[in-house]
Amino acid sequence: MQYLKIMESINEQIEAGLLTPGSKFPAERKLAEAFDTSRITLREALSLLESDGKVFREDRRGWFVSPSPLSYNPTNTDNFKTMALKAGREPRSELLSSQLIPCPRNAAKLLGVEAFTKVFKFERLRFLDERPVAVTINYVIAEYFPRLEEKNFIESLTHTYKEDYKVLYSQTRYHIRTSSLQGDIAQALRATSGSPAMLVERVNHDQNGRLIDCDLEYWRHDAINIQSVATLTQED
Amino acid sequence: MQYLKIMESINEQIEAGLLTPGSKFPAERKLAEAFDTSRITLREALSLLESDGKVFREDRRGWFVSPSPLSYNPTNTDNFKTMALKAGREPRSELLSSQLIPCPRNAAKLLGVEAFTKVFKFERLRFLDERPVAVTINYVIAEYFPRLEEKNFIESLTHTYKEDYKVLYSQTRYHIRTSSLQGDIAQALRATSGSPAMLVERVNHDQNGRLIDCDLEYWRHDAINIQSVATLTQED
DNA sequence: AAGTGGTCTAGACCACGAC
DNA sequence: TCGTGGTCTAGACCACTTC
Repeated sequence: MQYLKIMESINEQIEAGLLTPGSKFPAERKLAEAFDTSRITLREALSLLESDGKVFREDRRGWFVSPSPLSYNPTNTDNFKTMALKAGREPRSELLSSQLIPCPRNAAKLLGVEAFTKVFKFERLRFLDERPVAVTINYVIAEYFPRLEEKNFIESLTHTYKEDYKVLYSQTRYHIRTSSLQGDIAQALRATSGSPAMLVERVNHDQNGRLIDCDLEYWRHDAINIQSVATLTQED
Repeated sequence: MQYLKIMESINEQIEAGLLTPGSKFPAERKLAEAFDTSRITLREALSLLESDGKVFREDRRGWFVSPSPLSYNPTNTDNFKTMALKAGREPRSELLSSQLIPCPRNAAKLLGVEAFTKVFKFERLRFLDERPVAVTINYVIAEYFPRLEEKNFIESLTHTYKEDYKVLYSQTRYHIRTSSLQGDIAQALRATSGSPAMLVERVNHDQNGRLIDCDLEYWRHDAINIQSVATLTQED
């Protein structure tokens, strides 16, 4: 169980502040030598620290110290930018794709619509302090938002809803589970295929109770933590 | 990238229902031979399926197909037993430890009390269909619940609160993040040290707004998914 | 007692990122 | 182009589970 000692040793250095968040580790071969072990054992140690959210990897780029996670409150309408700014982080978003398409099966299931319904699908890549942390995919029921494709919603969809359509989110059904990053999503996040992820699915209703959109958010699992306050319902 | 093909192949078999939830895989050496690969590569494939929550491991016992996760709603007061029964699962709980102690630092921080305050700490192991899925650690402010140690709260603390003390949960502050299993907790869950986990922290208030307890729940990450509905607060 | 998973070694080649 | 991480091989020993 060398790898446990290596883990602890690296962990101590992180917690002592010797390794700053976001900084890169030395090459695997050098670290392995420093700990007098094989590369495989070293990678085992780093992988466990990755599971724990203490370090992360960028595909073929190396290992880095994880910055502190962003607190995410699924029960408020703060958009990504607002959330990040409140936490003193630097947000940025990129539009990856945007199309008007017949609703794919998985989204149709969430939206409770038939498979032919037209939806806007758009994917955005979210950065925190220039680190890519999430890919968000939105499906918006097209008939409720004419000409949505002409708007500038890259930063905030909620803002466009409110200003241009007088629509406010009022209720959301959310669903959070662990998952893993694959294919294009992994690539966009500069992650290795199979990296652990947090998947947040939301289905949103407007102020009239109408179901208007849903979104799938794939987060690097160390970049987010869910935090909220709930008033409890007593059931008997 | 053999391991991707192996992953897909195993995945297909799971989704086709050829491998039933909870069933054990053949020995690693046999699987490796079947896929004409080395044990290390096979383990790589299984580890990624583990990250994704499709399979799980019991320490030195082998690999198993993950049963479907339990939906966990942090905004209702359903206890573990009720939650499980509603989902058609078979719950069981074991008391691991129970003591009256001065509040340890981490709990004191959550409870907002001084370090000397007396608390009941108790740890329970939760099973679903005889699979150990979570270790829950509760810290209860002792002065509010005299003789709590004499009660039978193994199944449900909420029930004891209500029946014996006329106390109801009314508000909870929750915090969910990925983590990893270590030491005793890993052992209790029959998991390897470093296995991925979901950590749910809750701080609970009673009907008078009084902070009464907190709990830390370490879940095998494939055994749980968070699901809830929220009425949104508009902030401007 | 046999078989299994956990851990580890000492290499290797390739494709990609960084320069 | 050079070094790096991603991937893979072909073993080995031990402690533990299972029979």
